[in-house]
Amino acid sequence: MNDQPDTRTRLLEAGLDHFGRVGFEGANIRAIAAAAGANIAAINYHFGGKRGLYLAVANHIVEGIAATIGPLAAEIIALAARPQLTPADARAALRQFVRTAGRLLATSPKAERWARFILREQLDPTDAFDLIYDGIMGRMHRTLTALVAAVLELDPESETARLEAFSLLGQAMVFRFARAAVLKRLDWPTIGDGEADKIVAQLERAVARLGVRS
Amino acid sequence: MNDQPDTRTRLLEAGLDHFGRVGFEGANIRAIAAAAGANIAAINYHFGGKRGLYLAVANHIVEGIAATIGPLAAEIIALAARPQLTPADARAALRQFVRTAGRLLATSPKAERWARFILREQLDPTDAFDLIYDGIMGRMHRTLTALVAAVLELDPESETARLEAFSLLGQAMVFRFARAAVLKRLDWPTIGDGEADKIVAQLERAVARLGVRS
DNA sequence: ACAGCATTCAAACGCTTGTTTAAATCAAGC
DNA sequence: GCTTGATTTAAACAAGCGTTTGAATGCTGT
Repeated sequence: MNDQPDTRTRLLEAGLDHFGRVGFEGANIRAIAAAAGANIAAINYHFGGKRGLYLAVANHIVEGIAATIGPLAAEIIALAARPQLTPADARAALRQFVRTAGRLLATSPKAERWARFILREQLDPTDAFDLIYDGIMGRMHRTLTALVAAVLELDPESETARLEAFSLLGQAMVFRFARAAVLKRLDWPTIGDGEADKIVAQLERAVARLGVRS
Repeated sequence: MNDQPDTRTRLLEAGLDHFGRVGFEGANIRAIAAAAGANIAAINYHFGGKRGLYLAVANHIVEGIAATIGPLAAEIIALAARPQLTPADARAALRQFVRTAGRLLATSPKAERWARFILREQLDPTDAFDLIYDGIMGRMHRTLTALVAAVLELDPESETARLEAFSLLGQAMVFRFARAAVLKRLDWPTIGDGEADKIVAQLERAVARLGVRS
């Protein structure tokens, strides 16, 4: 019978959308409630207020990302933890990672909303930032660092390895965060499968270049 | 006597700060006016309203960036336009560019506010995006594309060259946009001169790797 | 069928918002 | 010194905000 999620979940989805688009201060709970097909008071009932909904959305994002990239992440983490990881193996794993994650980041509507919310939280971090960092960003970056370090034959704890991981992350995220400029400069109407192919190819080039000396 | 800028300018500066921090919808003109030491009605008088101030801030940013990186940009553009530009020359120019621009982006308080405002505008572009893209981003990316193409010996009009330029841009911007995560992951209290050195070194590594084959 | 609890609902509450108004103040020009 | 125009000011406006309220509804176990 009930083919749609419950009020709580619908509010989280609508909140993710609105908060991501106009920020915490800019969002208004009447619009969120309307988009969720719920009563205004439901937000206070379920989450204790606007701020409570915001934090719950942050948690919702962490769970959503974990559920989406969980299998891939587990595989990569297991691989990165192997003691006798060769640079070539690490590079292959890294290539696999950017292929999957890059495509997801570039095309998935869910990823679009996640990225919007998270980026806003970066701009002025609140309590929600810690939820997201500890839940997803931190461990993802740690895994990436391990792989990059293996490719470059660096100490995985070294500052350089961490910086290199951020560089790789930046190359993937620019196509998400600077989307408006990307579309305009490349004269793409939108980013569909064909455009995602080109972005993924660019990321693979970045991985291929990692650590080769001139 | 008058050692501070006029009301109009103070409103632009305060607006840049507030809009960048909480977005257009989240900002409130009373706080902006108070920060500028001006009356609320001054916003309507000088800019015709909140939206008018927002667009004026976008223009203010374009002018500010142009004034700041103008000399460097002119130098690089002249160089990139040379017909017989060798890959080595282009690489040297690119290195010079990331050195200066990277440090500015990483440490300058002005650049911090610019980046915040611009990034928000990327998240949901309005009229202000066109002002910023046409005024700064577009031509900066075009110049970057020309240099990258020269290094990689690509057609400067090719899609690949443009994608490569975005990759480089992403590597520089990630340290600005994902600052909260960067600070936490690298255990830096803030980004001062020492930290900027390391970021610039990372960017120089990216330039050095450009186009070398494995 | 009923009681108990969770959930939803419409209405109202102060408070803050962007904007408008009309008077006050300032700086030149003649 | 007075006039003209530009600028600043305090006060008021209606509309929108997040939150609270108390009654209505739905669901579950007995």
